[in-house]
Amino acid sequence: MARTQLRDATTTATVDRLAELPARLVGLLAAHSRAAIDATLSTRGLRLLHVVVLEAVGADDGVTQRHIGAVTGLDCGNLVELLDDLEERGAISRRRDPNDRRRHIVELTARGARDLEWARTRVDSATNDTLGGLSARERRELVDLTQKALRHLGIGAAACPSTLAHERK
Amino acid sequence: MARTQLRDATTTATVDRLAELPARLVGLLAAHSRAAIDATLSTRGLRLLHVVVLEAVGADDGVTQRHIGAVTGLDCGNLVELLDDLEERGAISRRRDPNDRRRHIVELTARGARDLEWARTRVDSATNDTLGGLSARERRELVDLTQKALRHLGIGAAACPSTLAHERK
DNA sequence: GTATTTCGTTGTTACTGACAACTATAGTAC
DNA sequence: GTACTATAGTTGTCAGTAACAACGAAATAC
Repeated sequence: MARTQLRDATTTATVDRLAELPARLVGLLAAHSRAAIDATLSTRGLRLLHVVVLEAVGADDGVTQRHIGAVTGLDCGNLVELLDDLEERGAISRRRDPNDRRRHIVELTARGARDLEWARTRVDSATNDTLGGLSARERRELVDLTQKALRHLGIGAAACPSTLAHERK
Repeated sequence: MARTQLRDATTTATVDRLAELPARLVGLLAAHSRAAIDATLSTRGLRLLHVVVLEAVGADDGVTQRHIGAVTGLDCGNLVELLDDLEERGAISRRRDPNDRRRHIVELTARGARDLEWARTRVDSATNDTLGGLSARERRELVDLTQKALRHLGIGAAACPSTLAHERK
């Protein structure tokens, strides 16, 4: 041994740069947060994004998939599989909109409502664990700041409109 | 608790629930943040995690991969590929530790130092864009809060299997 | 009626993160 | 010394999230 450890002075300085990279910090927190939630939801075959979708569907009966995407910030392509999962387990129903047969009307079933209720307590519990180092006031602050940053970026309010499909060659 | 029956009244309430899910908020912010950084770094074939590793290597000459993992929070298995990339481009060097031939000593090359310097301005710029909705004070607050949460979880200080106990000696 | 746009679907790709199995070296017990 | 255990790094695999392109069906515009 005794090989290293002569540079504790510079160590702190530059490692601090790393410890203050917002992208990395929120990335690590996001990964841990999701993993903790997914772990506790896995006993019923659900994941965080399933709950996100259930919340969006339960918030407003009879929404279109496009609307869900806009509210949740989910790409509509990725949303399809989540809805497939939820439909297969009987948590939601999809049916054609008779007024516009391109659209699907998505609704929460009784089973879905139970799933959502169950999941909420699980999610809350896992969130408490993940944010255990923060006081209630600090958690509020974290939520406010991330909301504010996302709002400024227009995220969570504009999802799919990637309809640049017919872009010029 | 409080099953939904009245649509219009509960709509706002439940969507708010979604908008206050910390896991989802930090997840979205992390994804956007990383994408913005990766986009601006891609012109030189780098990604956020490359810069994270470069910061860790540059902070302390002659570190082991295990140490890098501990400092960055990267799994040592995933770290290998990142180091392969950086070594291939000549940004770092890996050599056996003569005192412990299991270890690799990783060091920043001149090229790596230039890459790091270049990347830092790019990362800072992308971070400014991503956090454009927040004041300097709010950004500071966001960093402090995420640091605090991560510290409480022991993340960024214990990567692979064992902790860092003997790391310092 | 044709052209264009929108909605949902399918398929592909990239980045991150966990984890298990393996090689080789080192340290320790006997 | 041998045997056992632990560590450093490597390899490979898999899951979760997200972006994006191409497509058919249906609506809308002209």
